[in-house]
Amino acid sequence: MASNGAIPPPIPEVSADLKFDGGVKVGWAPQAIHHLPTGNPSQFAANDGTHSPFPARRGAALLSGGHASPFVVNASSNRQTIQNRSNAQQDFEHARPPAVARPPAIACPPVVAPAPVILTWDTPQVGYPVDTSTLPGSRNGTPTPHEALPPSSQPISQRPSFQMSSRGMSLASMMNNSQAKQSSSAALEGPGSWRRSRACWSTCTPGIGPILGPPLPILVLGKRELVTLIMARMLPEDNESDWEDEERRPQKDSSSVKAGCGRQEGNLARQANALKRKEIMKDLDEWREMTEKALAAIAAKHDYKVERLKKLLGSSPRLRKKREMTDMDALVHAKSKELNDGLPKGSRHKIGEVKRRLKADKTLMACLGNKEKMKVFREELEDAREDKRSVARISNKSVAIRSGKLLKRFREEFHELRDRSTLCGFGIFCRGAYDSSIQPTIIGGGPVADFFTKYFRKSVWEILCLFESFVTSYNHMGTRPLYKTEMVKATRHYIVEGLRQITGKETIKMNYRNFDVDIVSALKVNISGWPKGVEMQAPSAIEELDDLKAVHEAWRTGEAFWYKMSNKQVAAHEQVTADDRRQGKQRKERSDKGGVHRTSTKRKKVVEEDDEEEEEPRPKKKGRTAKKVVKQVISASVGKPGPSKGKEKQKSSGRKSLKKIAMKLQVDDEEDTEDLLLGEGLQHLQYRYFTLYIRAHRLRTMSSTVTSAAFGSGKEYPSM
DNA sequence: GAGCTACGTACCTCGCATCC
DNA sequence: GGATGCGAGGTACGTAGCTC
Repeated sequence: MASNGAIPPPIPEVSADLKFDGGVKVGWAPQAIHHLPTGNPSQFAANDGTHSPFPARRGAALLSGGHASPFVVNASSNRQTIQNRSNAQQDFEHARPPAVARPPAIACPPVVAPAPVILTWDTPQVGYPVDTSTLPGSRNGTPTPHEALPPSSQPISQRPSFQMSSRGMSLASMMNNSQAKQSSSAALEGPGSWRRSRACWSTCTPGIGPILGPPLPILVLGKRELVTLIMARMLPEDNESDWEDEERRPQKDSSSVKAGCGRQEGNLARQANALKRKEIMKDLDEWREMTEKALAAIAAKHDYKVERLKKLLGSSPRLRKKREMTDMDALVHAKSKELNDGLPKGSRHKIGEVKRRLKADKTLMACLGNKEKMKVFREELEDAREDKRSVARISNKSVAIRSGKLLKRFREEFHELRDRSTLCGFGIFCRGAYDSSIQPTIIGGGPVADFFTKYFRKSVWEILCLFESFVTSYNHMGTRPLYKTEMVKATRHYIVEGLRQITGKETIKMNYRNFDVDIVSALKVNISGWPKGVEMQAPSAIEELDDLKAVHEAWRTGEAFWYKMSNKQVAAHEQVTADDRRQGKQRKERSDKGGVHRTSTKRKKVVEEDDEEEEEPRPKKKGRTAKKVVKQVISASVGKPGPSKGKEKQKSSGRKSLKKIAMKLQVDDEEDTEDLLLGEGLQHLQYRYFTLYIRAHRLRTMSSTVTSAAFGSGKEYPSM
């Protein structure tokens, strides 16, 4: 089993009425191996000291031993309960990381019927049908806690070196030795190792496949451990008769031992491997035998043939090719069309009648052998199928249903692939509009949750909710005509962000006035697709609304974009702009030229993007600005600052108001709030859309920060 | 022999147009 | 803006024959 660090599927809840009912023994992964036996590993036995030929019981003994907190789950009942829910609900609930950390310890009463149980979760928590009354070491069905025995005195079947394969229900994976090794390795990590189980997200159907019989316990012994084991078993006794092959006899001379240590180790390793293979094959044979018996029992119970069960077990209808269209299908379709076309519902001929008429229709039946004619009939049926698929689906319901089906199929295909490979990945799907009823869905497998937790500090479901909020609000507001100020800001954002991305300089500023020199020549980047007929200038400087719309649309659609220039292009550009440079562009004369500074104290420098773009000086007297309007709105909504007590108090009150807004909206500071309020013109929007926009803004900020962090800026994403 | 595909009908839900 | 009727599209179920 792959050890991929995935967050496991949630632990199925155990309701009171499900406990101890035809139960399934469940245990937590035991601790790492501490001791190796000095006996023959093939004689690993139950804790009563007798050899047990049934690996399930050995494993079960371990599971029932009370190393951690065993509990019992009626998997079949639980599965039924689960499947009664809607698929989407299952998706949402089952893919959610488990809220309950660990099930409570429950004593194991006797379970009588070890009937095969269809298991639904591929995690080590879910165990296998166990008849505890037959468990070694159990008295009257009550397992004996083997903590009473010191580890060295415990039979190895109860030691942590035995671990049920957490992938036990998959035949293919059971046969896969490497996966079993990984599974066992994961088991060695202790109770937390289940985090590394091969968990899949969005398990709509929480089962991977039925298990027909107890799984094979995997002996967790590494090569080195086996070498140690063999050396411990053989070398001290130095039984001459054990070494039939003289070449393999260990050297007694100490110098020779040192010299031949490598060879000796190699020999021992080969022996260890051979021994291990032998053990594995033996266990596999045992498991196969038990599986055959279990299959026979199920076949008898359900009146199925064993071959049929094997097909069910090993095949996936999802991946099976669809049945090809037959000539008869095409003819039936043609006959039905001929008979029923135009007839109202209720008076159409049923399928039996259609087929009888078809059989009697010698003309149509004569077409069966004619490839050319049948091709026409087949095309007609294919067209009809296509029409059926592509018929206008205008209702939200039909779209939601179709989406659900497609996603379900996608999920099944993904899980099928996931089961058979190490494929990792995820997909997040949600509605794109408020009035849609499409269920949010996450499809994926692998360490997806860990990834989101590490880099976003959010669960996948929180990300999905954020994404849905973002998409719905974005789609809603994106269709709204923008005010000119909004369009200016959006266009400026496109341009500046594009420049920053292509240059990799986060603080670089756009310079329209000296674009050729400061941008093109200096940075070797240029803009392509700027609308013809519109002078390249700052968006805020574009006076004509149509021109501004053209620029905005060009950047929004990607028609306008930044590109890196080749040396050739730079040289050509230099050639063109050389004349301008020689002439020397005159800096625009400042409006305050010749004036006297009012104060010698340095003004607080405020860095704003607009500074670079502004060509005109600020008006001396500020009129009724949007900023003031917004502040008034805030004051009115949050609380009026009260009677005027001087400029400082008003300023302070304004800040407090913004702080309140910031706290309410959970924005980092009031500056952000102010910027958001001002820049986006959101004072005109409903509060609902405003909050959604805030969320979207935070998501954008977070994702861009994380992206830059991932690409080496070393910036930490903000905690949200 | 199970499952797929073809067809049908009955019933339900939803969207849209119309009316008040 | 709410109530109502109609049509479209969907599911569920049934029958029959063919495929794998």
